[in-house]
Amino acid sequence: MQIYNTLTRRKEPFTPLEAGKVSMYVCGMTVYDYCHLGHARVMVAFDVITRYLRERGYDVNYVRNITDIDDKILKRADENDETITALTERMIAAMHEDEARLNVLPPSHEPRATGHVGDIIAMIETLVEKGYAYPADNGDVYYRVRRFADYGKLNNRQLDDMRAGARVGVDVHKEDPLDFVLWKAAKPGEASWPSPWGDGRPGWHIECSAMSTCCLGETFDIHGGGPDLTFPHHENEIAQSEAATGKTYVNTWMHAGAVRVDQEKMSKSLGNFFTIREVLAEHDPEVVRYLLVASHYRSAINYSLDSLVEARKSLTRFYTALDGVNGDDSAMDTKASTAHRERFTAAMDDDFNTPDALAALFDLARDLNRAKQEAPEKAAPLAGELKHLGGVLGLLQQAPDVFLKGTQQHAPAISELAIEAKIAERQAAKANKDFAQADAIRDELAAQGIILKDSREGTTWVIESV
RNA sequence: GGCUGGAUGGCAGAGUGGUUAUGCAGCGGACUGCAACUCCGUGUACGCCGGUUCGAUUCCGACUCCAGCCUCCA
Repeated sequence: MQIYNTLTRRKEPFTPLEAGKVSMYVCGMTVYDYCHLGHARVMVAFDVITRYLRERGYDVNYVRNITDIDDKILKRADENDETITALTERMIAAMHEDEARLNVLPPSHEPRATGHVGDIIAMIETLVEKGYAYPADNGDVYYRVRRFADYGKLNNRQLDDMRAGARVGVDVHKEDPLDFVLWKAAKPGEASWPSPWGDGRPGWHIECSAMSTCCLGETFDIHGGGPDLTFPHHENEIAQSEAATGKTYVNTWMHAGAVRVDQEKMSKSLGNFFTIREVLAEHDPEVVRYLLVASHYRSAINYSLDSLVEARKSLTRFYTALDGVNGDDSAMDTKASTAHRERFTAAMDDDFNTPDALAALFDLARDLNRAKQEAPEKAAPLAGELKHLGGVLGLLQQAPDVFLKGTQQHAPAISELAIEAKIAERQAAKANKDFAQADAIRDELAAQGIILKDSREGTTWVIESV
């Protein structure tokens, strides 16, 4: 199995520190607002990675933090006239709800910054003792970037090439414009914790260093995050942790690709973002998840209504194949049809190539369709395998009928009972050879997005993929 | 200006030094009262210019364009 490492910029064979176990940390959310599709991308990418590693037999310890103290949180709580805790608890609950709907498994641990202030202070003290950090006269504590020789290694950047302060005012309290804050002195009335440098709160970067070390140790296997975190956040984490421990912080750095809208990055600062909940209000969550899994986790994807329609069509193909076959994991023949499973595994082993893995599943679906026509006794094992492998990607776990007839958001405008009545009416017309009437009924339903399918067993319906 | 990525058939999207990605859409056929679904068949796509090679979309170099990071952002 090989994984692309952002640090070395190439794929490397993956060997965890401890055989059979994987320690993974992913930078989570700052909970001041609802999660958007960029967050969904990261959630789903590392969910698929976790599911696949577990499928491969690894015991995965997946830690994803929550930043629940931050400037933006203070500001938003103030604007909303609610307490910081009320705001963060509300957003954390919303995040968990969004994740669950996208079929993202909860991480093994979700440490919160406010629960680790002691660890954070201890790490800053170590950095001060070792000369990598200094308290300034305004009560802040800063990291002395030029003291860390490897600074810039993750982003292949030379300190002297950086335009520090070029786009942001230089803080007069810093020794060097590149230095970043580890501890922020509290302003009057702000939430704060006592520290050797006075009351204050942690800087963003040190939270992740402290929480990851606390949960996973000084060196761990995988560290992941969004595409915009490589600099400065992850560079700073390396500087903090490696300076504090003298050890390699992370073996494999993984970063998800961006979500774009109209070829521009979707982000809060650009204001062009879609929240997960507003998208799920109109689309089946599995369709959204499929859209995210249908591209490689490292490539940028462009979000659009068309891409959602395509995603639904693809899932419709899978669910149509599964429909009417009693296939679950127990039906899967563990010996037969290994070709599909081998191809799936080879694809996923190659840096989690989900598009290629899906191609294997489409071939499997075709075999399943053939079996349904030609050798029905072979259908169940194939369906079982399709459902099992789909499950590794967090897909295909709904009842086919439920997906095809449309769930909540996608439900047809008329009731199932009314549809059944129309079908019966058409059946009668067909029996009388009144095909004009039968076709009229079919067209009437089609106009409402309901597609009829006649077969020897009778007529069924599905909703149109739009 | 520095650093990362990317440019694949109508669209989406993998991949490869010489042989099929895959899905959607299109076209032909089977099935069907007609359809839908399904199945079978069907596309000399690889930004531009050089180089290496028996052979390059795939390797190397230049160029053009796109995106991201260098500021809080997943």
